[in-house]
Amino acid sequence: MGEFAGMKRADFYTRVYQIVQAIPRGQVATYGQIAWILGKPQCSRRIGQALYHAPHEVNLPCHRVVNSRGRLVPHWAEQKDLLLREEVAFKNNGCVDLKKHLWKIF
DNA sequence: GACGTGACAGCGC
DNA sequence: GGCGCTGCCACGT
Repeated sequence: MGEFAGMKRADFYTRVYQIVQAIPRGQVATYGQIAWILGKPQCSRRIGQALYHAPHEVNLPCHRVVNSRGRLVPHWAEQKDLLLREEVAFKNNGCVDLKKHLWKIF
């Protein structure tokens, strides 16, 4: 079974999903933020992989996850519509306005 | 098991 | 975070 840092892959994925579920409507979180909450700030790239493999049943608000510069997921045009529906503001370059919508956990 | 890949971050400019 | 480069680390081949 694949493991890293003592955490099984399935557990890692589950924890990622739980955190994403907690992102409030109208706000966005970065991959680095989620990785930091998990106690593994170096594993931001694993977050994207976990979301990519997320089962449809869990119904995650994964459109609220963006990269550190506010960029959206490549090849997923629908993401912007979902965010616009939550009144999330975008900049001229197509990036989310993190100043207004970044999830403030503390 | 080496090698390329990727829904990334941080740092420098 | 505007852009480019390097470091990361699990995955599939």
